[in-house]
Amino acid sequence: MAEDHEQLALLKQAVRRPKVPDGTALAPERPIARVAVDVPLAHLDRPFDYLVPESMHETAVVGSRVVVRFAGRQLGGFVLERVAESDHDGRLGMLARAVSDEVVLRPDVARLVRTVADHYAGTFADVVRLAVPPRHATTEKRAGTSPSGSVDAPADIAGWAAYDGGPQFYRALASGESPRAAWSALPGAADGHDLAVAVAATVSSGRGAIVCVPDVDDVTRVGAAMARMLGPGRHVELTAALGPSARYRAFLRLSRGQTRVVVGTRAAAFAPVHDLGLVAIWDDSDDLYAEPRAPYPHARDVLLARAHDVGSGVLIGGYARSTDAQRLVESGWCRDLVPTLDDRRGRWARIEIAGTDDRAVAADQSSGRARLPHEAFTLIRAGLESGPVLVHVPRLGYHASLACQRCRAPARCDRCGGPVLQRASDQRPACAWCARDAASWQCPECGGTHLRSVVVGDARTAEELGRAFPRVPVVTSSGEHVRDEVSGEPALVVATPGAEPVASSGYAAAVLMDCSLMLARPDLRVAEESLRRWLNAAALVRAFRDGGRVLALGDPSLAVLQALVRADPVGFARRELADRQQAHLPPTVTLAAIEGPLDELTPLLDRSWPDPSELLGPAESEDETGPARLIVRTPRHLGRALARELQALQATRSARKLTHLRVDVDPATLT
DNA sequence: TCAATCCGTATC
DNA sequence: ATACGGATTGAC
Repeated sequence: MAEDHEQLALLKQAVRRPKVPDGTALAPERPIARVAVDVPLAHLDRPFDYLVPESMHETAVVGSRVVVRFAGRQLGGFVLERVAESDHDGRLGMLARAVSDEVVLRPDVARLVRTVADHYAGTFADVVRLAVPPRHATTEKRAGTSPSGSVDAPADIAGWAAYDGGPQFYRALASGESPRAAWSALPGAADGHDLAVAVAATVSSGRGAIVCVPDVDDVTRVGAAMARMLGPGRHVELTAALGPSARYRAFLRLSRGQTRVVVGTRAAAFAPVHDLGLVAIWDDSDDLYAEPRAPYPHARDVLLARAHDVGSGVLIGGYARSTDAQRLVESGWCRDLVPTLDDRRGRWARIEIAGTDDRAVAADQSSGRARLPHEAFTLIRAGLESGPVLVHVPRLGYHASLACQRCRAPARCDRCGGPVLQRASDQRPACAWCARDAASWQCPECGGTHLRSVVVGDARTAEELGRAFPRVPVVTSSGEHVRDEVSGEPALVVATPGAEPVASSGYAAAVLMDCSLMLARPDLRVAEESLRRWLNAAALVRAFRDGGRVLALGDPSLAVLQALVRADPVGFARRELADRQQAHLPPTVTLAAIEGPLDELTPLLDRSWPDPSELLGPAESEDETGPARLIVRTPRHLGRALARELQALQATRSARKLTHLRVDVDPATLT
């Protein structure tokens, strides 16, 4: 009976076995490879079936690299599946070459790549380039080793006890559960210790973890904490700076299961970690997490898609709380990990505001002199008695935007909420998104009807301070010249956001210069982003209980500065999210920006966008030489429908050889 | 009547 | 993107 069955099965296979063009023998089982071919064309973004010759049966395994002949060209690809039959009607081609049997694209990662491509209206080929590094053959031939023994759950979890629900979160990870949390971290957490404890708990339960941090220096710092916690050989570090061989070696250690923990920059979000138990991301609204290559995925969203798919734990941490993370908390998907009140008060520095007088600022700007209120001088002088003092200055070169003449609130378009800009001195102020003329603009805050341009001043701060404190060394850190660390000796450290050196025993004090200027940038997320930068700077200052003090120079009535004073990123995110909801702005809606020539964008207004959708523009670019932009926004539950429509648009355009349009779904910044 | 060329369509 | 096929054109 069983024999009959087998014979029948064999007979069936023989009948269904596809016609072979020449007499080449086919693989004995599953002789069809479903291949993701590396074609850049949007309308060809689907798998193609190829015959597997017997000689490649053992090599062209699922997840391996192959070379195929496609439309006359030899192209690379990945085997997504091996199947017994094809549903393709036409004649199948043979695999041209099986590159190696190394599994570099596991089905779970392939699924993630597809999900990310679909979410961002991009192609599989574009996304898989971000997920799988280029092959390095000599590295591949070397075998690596796995560390022996197991990792115990750390005993000292005092760090997590500072947060309500922290110990529970830790215990859940250690016992093999998959808790999800948005973590409002206390100063010092950027050293990676608490992250390492959470990872060690995950590893002790027999699972792996991914930790994403913004840049290479963070990888080094958090990687060091990880090594201290887990021991040697237990984690790999993955950054673009590694070079092809080292990068591929780290990737292979993970895909071969020799190491289960990765600390890396945005590309690590795709890392082939085995038995993923936790995905963690530090400072998730840092713009370095936005991939600059199409389709511009954000590492946070990649990790979240992955956690959703495999059911892993999630930890979104940072000094600031992104509105994106806050949305997840308020939807109930993530729990909220916030410091106990005592710890919040005691471990942040004492933060205060010195109001800047508008008239004085105007006078100073025209005379080109830096303005330091009396309180700032006093604070700096006192701070220098006991250590270095950080002077935080906004970066140069922001575009000027418009604000209310009376109350200085940034001007937003009264139709769509976009920023109001004046593109050139001879042009009328208009919305940068929908091009609505701002002639009839009225300030929703104070009712004012006059606009003023916010002139961005420059940072002569270092020079000025040097003169004011002649015997104190002045250290600068910004742009190209970033200093990682300073000693505990008294010094004035002038730094731009993101370039602040860490002080070995904390800064005695910090002055945050030009807070109003930072808020004058025309980006949709300015307030959120500014608070993030200020909190990151304030976190480098000693705790309140150790005498640490921060002085922010700006308008004390601004909600964002009040949140800074209270060290309350969560309260601010909650309020900001509510405001975005009111104004139909991300992340409470899905928004896509389409860029290209104006006459290509105008016809798009008539496409069948999801209902309801709002179309803003098309608007010419600021300098009129760049591409125009059309913005589409739709409720979040229609986000996928919007992405599908955009994919269809790209597909027909690529099939008809029309000019390329840049499509950015959920752009990280929007000017 | 046959070849060179153009356009449209499929690419396993 | 190529590449192929069917239609179209032009010269013998």
